[in-house]
Amino acid sequence: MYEQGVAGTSTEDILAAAQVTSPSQLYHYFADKKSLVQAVIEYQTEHVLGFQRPLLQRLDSFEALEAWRDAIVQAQHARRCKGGCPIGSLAAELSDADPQARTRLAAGYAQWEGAIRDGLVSMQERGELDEEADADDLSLALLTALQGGLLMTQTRRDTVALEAVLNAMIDRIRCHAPT
Amino acid sequence: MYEQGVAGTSTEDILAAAQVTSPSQLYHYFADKKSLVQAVIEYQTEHVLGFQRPLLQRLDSFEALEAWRDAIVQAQHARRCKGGCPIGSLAAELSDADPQARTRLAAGYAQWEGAIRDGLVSMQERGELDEEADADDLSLALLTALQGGLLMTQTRRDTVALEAVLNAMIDRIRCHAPT
DNA sequence: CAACGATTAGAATGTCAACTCTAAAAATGG
DNA sequence: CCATTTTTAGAGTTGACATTCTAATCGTTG
Repeated sequence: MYEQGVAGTSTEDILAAAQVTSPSQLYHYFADKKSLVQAVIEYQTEHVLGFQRPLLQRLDSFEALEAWRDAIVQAQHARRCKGGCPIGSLAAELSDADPQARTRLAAGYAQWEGAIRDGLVSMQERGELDEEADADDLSLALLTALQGGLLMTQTRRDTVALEAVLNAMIDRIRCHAPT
Repeated sequence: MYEQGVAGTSTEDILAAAQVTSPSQLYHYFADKKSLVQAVIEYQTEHVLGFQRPLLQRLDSFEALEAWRDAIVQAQHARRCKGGCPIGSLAAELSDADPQARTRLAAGYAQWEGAIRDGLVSMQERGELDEEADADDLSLALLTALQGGLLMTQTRRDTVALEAVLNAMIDRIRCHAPT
C-alpha cells in the first residue's frame, strides 16, 4: 500500500505479500479491506515513530537537529526518492474519503509532532534554545514543512526541496538560539 | 478527481460531471483514462497558477506576502479544509505509479515555484528584500512548506499547521529584509 | 483419541469499472 | 441537398476485485 497506494493494492497483492494462499485467511483476521487499512495506518505510524523517536529524543543541540535532517534526507535517497512519507501518502489518499482513517492519521501526526516538541523542549532545558521560543508552534511547523518536503521529494525525485525547507526551518529555529 | 481521487473516480462519474450520456463521447476525445488524467493535471495546474499569479505578481512588500498567505488560508477555510492542494493531491497519488503524470506534475511545481521566485525577485528590486537573499532557495522552500501545510490542513481539518509553516517561512524571509 | 474451536483451502459470486462496437444522428462542405 | 466526416447513443464485452461459502485441516483440551 505504501508503494502502490491503498486503491492500487488488491486483496491478491496482500495475499502474495503475506505469503498466504487463501483470501479466507485475510477475512478471518480482518472484517474488510477498510479495517485492514486501519491496521496499516497504525503499523506505519509505529514504523515512522520508531525511526524518528531515537533521533528526536537526543535533541540536545543544533548539531542533533541537523543529524535528524540528514537522517531523513539519507532515508529518502536510500529509497531513490520514491514513496514519500508512509503517513503522508495515506493521509493524501484517505483524508477526504475515509473519516476513521483521517482521525487515526491526524492522531499519528499529533504523536509525531509531540515527539518533535519534546526534542525542542529538551533543547530549551539545556539552554540551547531560548525559553521564549514557542515549542508547540515550531514543532508543528517543522513537521508540516517535512511533510511538504517528502511530497516534493516523491514528485521531483530529488531531495533539493526537502533540504531547502528543513534548512529554512532549522535556520528559523536558530533565530531563537541564545548567545 | 480532486474530491475523490483519480482511482475513486469512475468513467460514469466523469460522464455525470460532464453532463454527457455515453462513454463513447469520452473515448472519442480521450484515448483512455490515463490521458484524461494527464489533461486533468494540466487543467489543475492552470487553475492553481491562475489563482496564484495575480497574488504573486504584485509581491512588492511583506504585506503583500502576508496577503498571499491569507488568501490561501482563506481558500482552505472556504472549502472547509477539504481537498488539499489540487496539484499536491494528484502528486501524492500518481508520482510513483505514473511516470508521465509525475513529469507533468513536477513541471507544474516548477512553474509555481517560478512564479513565487519572480515575486521575491521583484521585492528585491524594490529594496524590500536583501539582494543577497537566495530567491531560488526561498521560493522552493516556500512552495514546499505550502504543500505540507495544505496536506496537514486536509488531514487535521484546520489551518493551524498551514498558518504555522507559512508564518515561519515568511519570518525567515523577513530575516533577509533590509533596515 | 475424541470432540471442539480455530484456521485454512479454494472455488464461486456479484458487482463494478474500463473500454469497445455498431449504428444512428448531427454537422460540414461542395 | 447530397456526400462525407464528426459526434453521439447505448448496448455489450471483458476482466478484475472485494467478499463469501463450504468444506477440509489443524491444534488443543478433556
